[in-house]
Amino acid sequence: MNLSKKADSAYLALRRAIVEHALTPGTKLPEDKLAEQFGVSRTLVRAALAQLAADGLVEIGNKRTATVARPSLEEARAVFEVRRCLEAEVVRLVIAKWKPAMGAALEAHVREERTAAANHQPTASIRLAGEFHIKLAEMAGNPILMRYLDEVATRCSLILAVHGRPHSSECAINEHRDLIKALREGDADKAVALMQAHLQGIEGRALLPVPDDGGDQLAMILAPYTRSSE
Amino acid sequence: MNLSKKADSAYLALRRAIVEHALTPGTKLPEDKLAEQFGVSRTLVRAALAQLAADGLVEIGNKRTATVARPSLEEARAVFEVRRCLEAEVVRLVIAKWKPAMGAALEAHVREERTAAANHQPTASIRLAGEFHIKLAEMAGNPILMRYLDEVATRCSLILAVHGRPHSSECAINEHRDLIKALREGDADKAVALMQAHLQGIEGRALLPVPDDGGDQLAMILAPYTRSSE
DNA sequence: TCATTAAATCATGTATACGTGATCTTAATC
DNA sequence: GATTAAGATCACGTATACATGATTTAATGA
Repeated sequence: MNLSKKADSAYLALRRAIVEHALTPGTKLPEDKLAEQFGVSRTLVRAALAQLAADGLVEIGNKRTATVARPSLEEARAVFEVRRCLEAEVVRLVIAKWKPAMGAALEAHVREERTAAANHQPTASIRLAGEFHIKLAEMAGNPILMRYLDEVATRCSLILAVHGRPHSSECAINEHRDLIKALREGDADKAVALMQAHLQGIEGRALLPVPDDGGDQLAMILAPYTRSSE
Repeated sequence: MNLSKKADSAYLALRRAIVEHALTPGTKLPEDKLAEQFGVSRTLVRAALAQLAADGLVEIGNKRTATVARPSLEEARAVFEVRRCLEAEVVRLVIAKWKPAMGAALEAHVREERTAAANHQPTASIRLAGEFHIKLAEMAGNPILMRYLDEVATRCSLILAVHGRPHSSECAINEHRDLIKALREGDADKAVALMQAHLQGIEGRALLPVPDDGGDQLAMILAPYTRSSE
């Protein structure tokens, strides 16, 4: 990484806090306070915040104060669009260089997901669901693709924190299973289609046809509850 | 952007110098010298270098000294792979929201390319060829896609500096023309195929390993870039 | 002459200092 | 009591200081 050890640890801590929704979007992140909190100087906090801003996880507000990013619906749509494109490429590449060990590793991961779901650990479930895609991306063997996918996946989890409603992770796990089967069969078209459908499902659950945020916060808050089925 | 005005101008200057091959890959970029050159403090130079590192244009060497990145062939292959994927998506999106004004703008740009080529201005030709793809990406209307494409396109021009051989820009211009035609016709498959072939051609030209020179007159090279815009 | 070591220089990591807007408090005036 | 003016405080942009590790230069001894 670009950052020094101490700056990187601050970066990682903030990153985790954001993706796990411990820091809610919009939260102000004053350099002084963070510096005191992490026991480093503002210099290093600045570096960490700059990195987070590059990742799209924090925004530099009107008057330069960093805040946890609050992705708009437009942004969310754009992120998902790019993610679909990248994940499709990942699927194609993984199939092109498929090895049986990959199937085993992915199956093992899905088993982890299943036990987490069975034990009703929502944060672990969400984390594992994301890591499935990261693992897949690693197998594509392209570091740049990997980096971009990691970035959009991370942003997706922030997006779910803002716009998402609680979702049953059960179906996602089954979708992962089905995808693995298609990968094993080497059926690229089917695997890509499954991945697209999987992501479309995630996006559909997250992004309801709410108009732009504006001042109508009530509509935004109530939106997840306006549909009967989940 | 994330950076302050002064840091950003240093960033842009360095970026241009790298993209236009004025700073050859491997050139050391000591913070002190750059600070003096740009008339700012090391603090801001550091911020600019961090941004460039995030863009993949500079590497932080073994012992933390920043150098102009020297992409390996593996890296180059990975960048082109991602670029093909992203550009294909751009083409699809642009066709999906095609407006005649887009064709006019692109045609105008290609005319610029042609006059630059006719006047034998190689650096302008290279820059304009890259900007064609950036303009196209803007039209896709997805800022994240735009950012990623900008990044890989920029890295591509650095890659050409390392591994490329002098190329006749003539054919690239014709390929741009053909692509515009396909976009006008709304033939997505054909347009994607043309784009893939175009990029495949560029990548194919990047096969020869080229030695680099160690000598560097950093200040002299940077002098023309110290003033903001041309 | 060559190797080895000491010193000087260089380059970076990190903290801190200082100035400047912006925001909040407070107090005085009407 | 309300409004505004002055000051205090916050937070950031930027420069600079100082320490540390690396690299080069110098000097010394064989």
